[in-house]
Amino acid sequence: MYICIVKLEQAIKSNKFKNEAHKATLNILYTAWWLKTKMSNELKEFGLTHEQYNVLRILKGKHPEQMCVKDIGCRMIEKSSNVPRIIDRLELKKLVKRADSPIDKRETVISLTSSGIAILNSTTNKVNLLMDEIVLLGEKDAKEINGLLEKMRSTEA
Amino acid sequence: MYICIVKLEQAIKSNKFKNEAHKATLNILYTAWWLKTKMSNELKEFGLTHEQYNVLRILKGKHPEQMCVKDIGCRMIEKSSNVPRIIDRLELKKLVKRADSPIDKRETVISLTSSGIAILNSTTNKVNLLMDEIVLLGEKDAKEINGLLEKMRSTEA
DNA sequence: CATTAATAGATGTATATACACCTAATAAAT
DNA sequence: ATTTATTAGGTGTATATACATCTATTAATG
Repeated sequence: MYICIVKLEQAIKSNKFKNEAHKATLNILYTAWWLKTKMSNELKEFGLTHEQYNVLRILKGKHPEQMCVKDIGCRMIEKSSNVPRIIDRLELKKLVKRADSPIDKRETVISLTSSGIAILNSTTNKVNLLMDEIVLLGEKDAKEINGLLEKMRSTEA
Repeated sequence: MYICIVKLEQAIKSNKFKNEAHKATLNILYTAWWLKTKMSNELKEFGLTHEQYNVLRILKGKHPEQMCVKDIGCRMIEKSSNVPRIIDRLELKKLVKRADSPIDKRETVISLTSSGIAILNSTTNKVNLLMDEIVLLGEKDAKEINGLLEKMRSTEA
């Protein structure tokens, strides 16, 4: 048994980077793809996509309260996700339900069904186990990454 | 003029993370989305998507040699990208051209046209300027991120 | 050599992303 | 109060992703 480190150079078969910052952007894009792929594989047996899972997780954060589509959207990792259509699919599978908002008739409010909660519990378990298994990163290193990513996203305004 | 640091907590309106490693995975996914969005905005005026740009860049690495579809695919950041269809669109815009391979009749070989090279030069310029502008990260920090991401992706085998 | 297996690329389908636009409802402004 | 602007959500289209399948070709095997 040995540890296998997959360098970016091998992953994308290139070692021509303008500088370390340029390499870092490619490394982040590649790592994100790697994470999503691993997660999606885990979700497959539950018939859920990565994004459907995200919406369910967000809804759980407020459960048993309902959430409007916009509030779900602004909690998504990918902001331009088309939430109404993701909800369409979850509704078809009867994992969430839509209702009209009593306070603002423009809003649709969404809530988890009991099947939604059930599937979320099993998947969250599996996904967390996977993450513990694949993300070989201590608390200190993880904190370091978080700080650096936020530094990277700093913008002058 | 001031520096604005956007914390993950604000970006996804949540501060419930299992641990720092879990937060790091979300931070990477969010940062990747952030980077792609910024880049796509820059590419828009050239009528290129992020992925089309990637294929062009990969082709330039070997230009004026041709590359087969598979070799392009294994250099893509997102491995499951459907290269033949991205090439379809680039071919329609006459930025690349397809030809039959003389050595292996199964292969299609792709090469940049002169318009392809021209558009790539202007876009690469703009994208590089953008990156220098938005990625506020020194050489040392960038190197640190690269090391940590590769450590994160280490897997026992 | 003939058969079988593997590979390259194309293509079909479901889902997601990115963006524009539409309608209904609410908020703001005159 | 009426008009105007904004907002929420839904929908249409082009592109991309993920995965399965098909065909032609090459490689491997008996």
